[in-house]
Amino acid sequence: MDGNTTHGHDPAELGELELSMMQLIWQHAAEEGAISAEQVREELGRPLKDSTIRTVLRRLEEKGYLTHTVEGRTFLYRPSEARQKVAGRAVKRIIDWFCDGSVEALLVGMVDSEVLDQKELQRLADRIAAAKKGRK
Amino acid sequence: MDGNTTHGHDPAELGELELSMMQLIWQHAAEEGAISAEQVREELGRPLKDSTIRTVLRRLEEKGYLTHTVEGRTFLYRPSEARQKVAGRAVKRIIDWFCDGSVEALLVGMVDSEVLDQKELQRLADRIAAAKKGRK
DNA sequence: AGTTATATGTTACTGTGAGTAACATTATGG
DNA sequence: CCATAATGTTACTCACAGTAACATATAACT
Repeated sequence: MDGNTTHGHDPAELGELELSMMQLIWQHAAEEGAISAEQVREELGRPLKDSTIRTVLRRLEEKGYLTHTVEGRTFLYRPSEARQKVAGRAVKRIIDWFCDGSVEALLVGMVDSEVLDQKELQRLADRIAAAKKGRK
Repeated sequence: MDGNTTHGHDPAELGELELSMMQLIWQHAAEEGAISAEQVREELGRPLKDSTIRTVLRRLEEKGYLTHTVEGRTFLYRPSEARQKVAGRAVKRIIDWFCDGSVEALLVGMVDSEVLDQKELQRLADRIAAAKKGRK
């Protein structure tokens, strides 16, 4: 093997709670910006101690998913990257591992596994073209 | 949207070794069909004991990734599902987690994270359309 | 100034899963 | 009936995510 215990960061490396928190933070970032540990705890809607929340936040920061700034005494967290960007890399990994690097093969697989149906795929193709024009 | 925790197995649940073995088995399946534990060990090219290989194979079968048949005294393993199919589900999960269920958002993210560039995306759109016709 | 409320800092226990493998058992071919 | 080649059983270890207690610092209130 390689002696590489410290990967860069990869979405698959997130546990359930970490993921929930990231989703919350991404959402919050889109609407109101940075978020404090207390806010995370409240919005999470799970009976967790604040030390738990803060531990997870710290770990997420160590993993590179979050950054924080200090406001008064309070840490305000925000995502390091847009979630779609993270998603993109995650999917790339999957494509490399399961589809020999072919995006096309992936889409075929998505149809096969009924993640995507033919009609949707068709519409998607159109919208991709449209989006491409729009973002050009 | 999806409702509940339908099933037990998810690609993210695979470790490094498990993944390597699955890749090998998928490849082998495409070329020559089922594979024995010994063959896996040889082809893996890693200094692992056969008991290790067999333990992992068993676990992969428990997780639903493999099935085996018996040939004489020998277990012959083969994938339960095509790898693209597994990949499709894996990607669905990512889309749900990171992109609010939107495949389109995912593709945008892939462009943002430079997994896919605009030109490739364009060609992809065309090929999807073509593939769709072909598979209809 | 002293106390309180509110932050963060530090440390750690626990369970699970993956990697790894030794040792036991069974059946087969000579 | 023995050696060989399979599988079956069991288990140790490590890393990591979930969880949290306890310690410390500091702004704020009286």
